Amino acid sequence: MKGNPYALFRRGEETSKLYVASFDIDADQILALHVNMSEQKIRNMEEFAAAIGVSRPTVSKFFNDPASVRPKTREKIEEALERHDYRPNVFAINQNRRSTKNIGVVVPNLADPFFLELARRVELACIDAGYTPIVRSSHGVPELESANLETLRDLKPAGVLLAPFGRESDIRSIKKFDHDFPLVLFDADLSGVGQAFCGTDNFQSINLMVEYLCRSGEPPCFFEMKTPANPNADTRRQAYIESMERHNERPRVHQAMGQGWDFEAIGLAEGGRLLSAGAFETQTILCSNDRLAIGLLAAAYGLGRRVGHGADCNLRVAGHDDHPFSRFTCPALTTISQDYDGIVSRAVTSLLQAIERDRSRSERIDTTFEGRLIMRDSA
Amino acid sequence: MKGNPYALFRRGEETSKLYVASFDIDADQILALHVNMSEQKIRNMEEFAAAIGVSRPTVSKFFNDPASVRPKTREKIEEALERHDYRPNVFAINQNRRSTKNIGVVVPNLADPFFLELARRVELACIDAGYTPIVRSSHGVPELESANLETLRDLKPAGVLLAPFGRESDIRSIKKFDHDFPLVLFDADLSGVGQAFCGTDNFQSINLMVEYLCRSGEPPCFFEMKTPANPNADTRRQAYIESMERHNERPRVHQAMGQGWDFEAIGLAEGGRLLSAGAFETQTILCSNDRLAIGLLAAAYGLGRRVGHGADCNLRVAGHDDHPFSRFTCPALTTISQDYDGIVSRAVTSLLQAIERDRSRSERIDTTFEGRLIMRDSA
DNA sequence: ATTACAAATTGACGCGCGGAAAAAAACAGA
DNA sequence: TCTGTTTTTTTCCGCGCGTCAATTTGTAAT
Repeated sequence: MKGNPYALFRRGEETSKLYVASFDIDADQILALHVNMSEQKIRNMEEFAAAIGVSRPTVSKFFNDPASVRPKTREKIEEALERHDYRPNVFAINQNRRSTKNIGVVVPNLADPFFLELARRVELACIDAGYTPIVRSSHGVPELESANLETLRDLKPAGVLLAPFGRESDIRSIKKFDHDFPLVLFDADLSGVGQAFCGTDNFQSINLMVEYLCRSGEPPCFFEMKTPANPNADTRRQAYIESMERHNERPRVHQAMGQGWDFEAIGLAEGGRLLSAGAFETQTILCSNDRLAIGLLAAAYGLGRRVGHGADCNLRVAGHDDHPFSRFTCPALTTISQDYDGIVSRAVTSLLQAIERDRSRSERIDTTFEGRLIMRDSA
Repeated sequence: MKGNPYALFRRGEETSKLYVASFDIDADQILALHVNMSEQKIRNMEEFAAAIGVSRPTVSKFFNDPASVRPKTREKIEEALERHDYRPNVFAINQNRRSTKNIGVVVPNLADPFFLELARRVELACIDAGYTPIVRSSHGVPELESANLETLRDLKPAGVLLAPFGRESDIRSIKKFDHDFPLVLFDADLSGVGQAFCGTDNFQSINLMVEYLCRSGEPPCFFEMKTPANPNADTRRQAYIESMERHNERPRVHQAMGQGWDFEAIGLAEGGRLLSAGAFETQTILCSNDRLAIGLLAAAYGLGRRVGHGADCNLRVAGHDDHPFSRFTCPALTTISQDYDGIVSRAVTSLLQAIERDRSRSERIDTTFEGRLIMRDSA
């Protein structure tokens, strides 16, 4: 009975514990036998082609573009593909192709849900387009941005989508990269770099919010970081000021000290300080982004301020970005929702165009998308 | 003057706008010239070796292990490395190496900050160990877990770290993968799969929380999902029940309907329903995880319940995991902090061991780490 | 059947590197 | 200076596929 898998099965009947253990092992062994015996494993395209009765170059053509071979042979290959579960070696492919099907995606910080959501959609869009996305986060460290681009070079990407840090980005190294690969920026712009830019029209979105706040109550103060790395923050301040002036209201900007990516913590600490000092001129505060607003809400809660648009409330807070958590703050946060789909799909198609026309550079194209007002309880 | 770069520079002096624009372009051109002229570009290891006066196999040895060549030649190579910025072609390397330096990392959902944090640390630990981490999220879709593993096969990873879905995982395909590659599980366990498991000792952590809640007020009810996918949830319920019995208190478990990964939304909806129905037997609620607690807090806020451990409060809420946002909920959430570093570093070292001893399988090793009580305002 | 054209085959080369074996060179110690 | 040991060099082959030119086969019309 030695070596007989059925014998091994029986051994498990002795004790329940042993049974479970040996059953697991045997399942593996049987699996291995099964794999080895049913069809001899295909090791490369040569063997695969031989197994079907087609030449290797034809199979190669098929994998590059299934429509480029005759329907009948395509059928043959696709059918065999199911039987043999062969897949071409990606390393060998990418070594020889002029251009890979890789698309690099670099974002400043995946720990920020906003970029996470953006990255997730970019990922899907790339896959849909038949490319392989390589997503890299710079973990909030500007130096990592350049480092990420450098290591992406090794993968010989067909193109790269970059959401840059902004002021803290190493423009020089990004430009160098732009010189060597098709590059499209999204979320934040960097003048003169990349073949296209896609982002939100902060002037429209901030104006929309200011308009709403003015119509529904007091005109808002503006709450932001003192030295924001992200260029969108500067644009939003500018947009706030212009919008207020258009409404014949005096703009009032309050800036929080603090550096780094802990926006909530900064909003909590600095917002609390300003609130308890009575620094805000009106009881309506528009925050530069939701994360800052979340911190401010926590501060207001701690100070016993009643936030909301109801009669019993004495403070209104609004944000920007429609952060995933803004639905669950106390109270739920009134904010602006960015057009993720619009930005992402446009960014990806722009990059694909840039890839196709390859070296023949054309005009840089900027596209901005409108934000939507999300009315919740906080303002 | 045609073709003279200095002439091009001068053109910029005409207007400030033109100046900026043309300067940008010229900087690129100069960069290109610079690159092409200073040193002829090194195309492969052959040329690089020739440039130093060393043989290619020696250079190859160097890249595999810098310590394996004589100190003097190592110096020569490293010095030349700075001058020529050559880097070996990763595709060619991985095609020929027996084992790559890739480590696959698969987590169920990066949109969950808990997994995001875990993944980030794993990423860093792998890099520190000299490996290249490839992080993949299954975006909350169990089928994607198997798909992720399958596509990882193409990269011929040296090993894989998997945080499995649990009940919804495709055990069969994971086992098959386990059969072909070194595999280590973390966060959630799957019996009999992988060479090791690292996670939190839920019995210890839940017991710690129950103990604290009992000592500081009423014994807690337990709030969880009805059909949790994650095996940790089952363990935590079990731990809660045992701990309550040990305290001679009657365990009271309340389960929220709802599927998927929108824990906050489920906590908000179902928690609100239970709260307004007065379903909880005591005014202290221990949630299976922070995200559920965050939803419950939002529900309590909406119902005007005063949450906290103060005298003026009528509800206590506690969570588990120390979610990044739990510091900013209203009130700040009392919770259990998992030992990220312990889990991650152990998981990675386990995998590295498994990789080194290669095919010679040894006993599966399970390691659990203790959670820390984080006392904040909610309980 | 003849023609014309598209598609598939054959055979060959190259990509950039890992890796092995044998020979040569460099080194260390006495 | 000689010997014994490392280290390096030389010279191969192989990995799995892309790509190309020349040829053959197949397909659909005239």
